[in-house]
Amino acid sequence: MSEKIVLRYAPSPTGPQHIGGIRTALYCYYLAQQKGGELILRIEDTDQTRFVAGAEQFIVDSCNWLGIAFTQGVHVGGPNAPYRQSERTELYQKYAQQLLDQGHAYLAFDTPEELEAMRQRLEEAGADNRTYNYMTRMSMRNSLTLSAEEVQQRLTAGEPHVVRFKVPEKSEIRFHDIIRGHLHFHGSHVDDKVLLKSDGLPTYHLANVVDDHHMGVTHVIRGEEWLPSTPLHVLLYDALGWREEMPQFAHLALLLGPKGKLSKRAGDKYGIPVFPMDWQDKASGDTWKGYKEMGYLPEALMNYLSLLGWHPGGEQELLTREELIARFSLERCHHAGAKFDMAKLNSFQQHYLRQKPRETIAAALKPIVDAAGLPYPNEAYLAQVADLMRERITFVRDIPEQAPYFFRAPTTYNEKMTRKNWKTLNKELLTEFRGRLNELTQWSAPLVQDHFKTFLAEKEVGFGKLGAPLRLALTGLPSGPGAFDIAETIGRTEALARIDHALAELPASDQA
RNA sequence: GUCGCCGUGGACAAAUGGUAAGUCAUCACGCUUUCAACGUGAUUAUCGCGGGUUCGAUUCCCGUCGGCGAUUCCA
Repeated sequence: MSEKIVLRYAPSPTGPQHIGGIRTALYCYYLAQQKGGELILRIEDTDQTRFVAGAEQFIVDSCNWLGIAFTQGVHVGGPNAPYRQSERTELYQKYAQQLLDQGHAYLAFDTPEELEAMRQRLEEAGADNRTYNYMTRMSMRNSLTLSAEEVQQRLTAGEPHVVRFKVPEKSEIRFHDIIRGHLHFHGSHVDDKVLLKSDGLPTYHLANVVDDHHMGVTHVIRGEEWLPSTPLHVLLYDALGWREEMPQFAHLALLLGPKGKLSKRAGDKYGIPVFPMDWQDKASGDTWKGYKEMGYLPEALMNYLSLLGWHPGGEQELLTREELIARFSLERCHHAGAKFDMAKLNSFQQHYLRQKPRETIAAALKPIVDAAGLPYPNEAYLAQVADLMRERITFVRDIPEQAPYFFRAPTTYNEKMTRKNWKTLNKELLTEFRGRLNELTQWSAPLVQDHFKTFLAEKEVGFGKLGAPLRLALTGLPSGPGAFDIAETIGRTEALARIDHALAELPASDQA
């Protein structure tokens, strides 16, 4: 059994891709890469009523952003095309018919109202089991209770009907889950699920099993919400005669928010986006924030997301794509749901942003400052700014926010710093030092610094006496990169102008 | 209601039948002209609760509580 593994990520285009789905896709991707297997992107669009335009593209774009490479799929094609279930309906109908012919399924004509009434009846009777199965199917309107003639009659009359799976009466379903071990369920709790809907399209259960089998899928990695219906799927593999080649299952624990599951609403409330990228709901016009547009680096999200439910084993948590691929294993996946923590994600983001080349940060900075209408001489300037700021920021957009002085002279001065460091003595020192700066024929951080130190030694005063007011004059703010670096970056003319301006306009704090 | 999954410090989590790693967060100190980064250190867990097995259980068993999922002609 050293066959090539085949994995698949099979989302529904019923809305934007949830971050939890992305994590599933990531795990599939790691495994496929690690084992040199196939990774299929299959679109499960069997519910016409919930179809959302643009959702499929969003899924593809999200995966591309994170570098999740598929070997087959809607967007790349492949030997098992088509990869959209809505384009494979004949296949499902064929197997539904086969199940019908072999007595593993039957036709049902019950209306939604009748089904509701049945459930109501059972609930009122206090029945533990409210499923449509061997206990109730004989009291419903289906091809098991109706005569062959009547069934035929209804069919020719075009009466809406579905195909239901006939769950064996007494069955004990056992299967193995790679993450959770051996599991077993009683057949009495498995529904006679609808396999083919009245519109002729299959439900998830049929389509999923048929496609996984046809595409040679060896491992089904999906969310925990599928665990309860896995017994049904096992029964389906049985009935279809595919039990021998049934894929292995691995059910991932769910991703949670601060309170309960990570939903759109919870995400909104706690500031945790649930989508990888921005999404605009065309119907309502609502816009949802995504990680990409918020400025997160794909490697940061990827690294953090991977750790939510899986543990590499050692003490190292910062892992490159290659390391994630090499070390991932389903066996080390956690069973319990994991809460998403923005603070930790941010620490990863900070780490990855810090190691980006200055040019990369500058390239990301350009559109931001352009949009804000902030002036700068050229792109080399942005690179220089990026270099000075990279260790103090989490996002590129923090640069203009934290250090506006690289783009515009300060118009206001930090109050507390002014009070402490802009006294008469400070101003006098700065005034004198300002004069000395004229002596410099060249302008660079080291040159200004040398000059500064010489001056201090001469005056026999501490660094802060002059350093703080210099910073204040240059930036108006109490924190940031070294004042000399800032002076070099903004240039001689600008630096001197700012000092002059502060000296002239900002009164000493110890003067009324 | 029923079925199922899960339950280690604020969050993510490791290991183990012999009383508990690491990461993030928090705090302190160091470094630094400031901030950040970095370094060092510290605080936070009797492993949901109760019982059983055992010389000894977080680790095995049972019960219980709690969270989550499923119970849709949704996926």
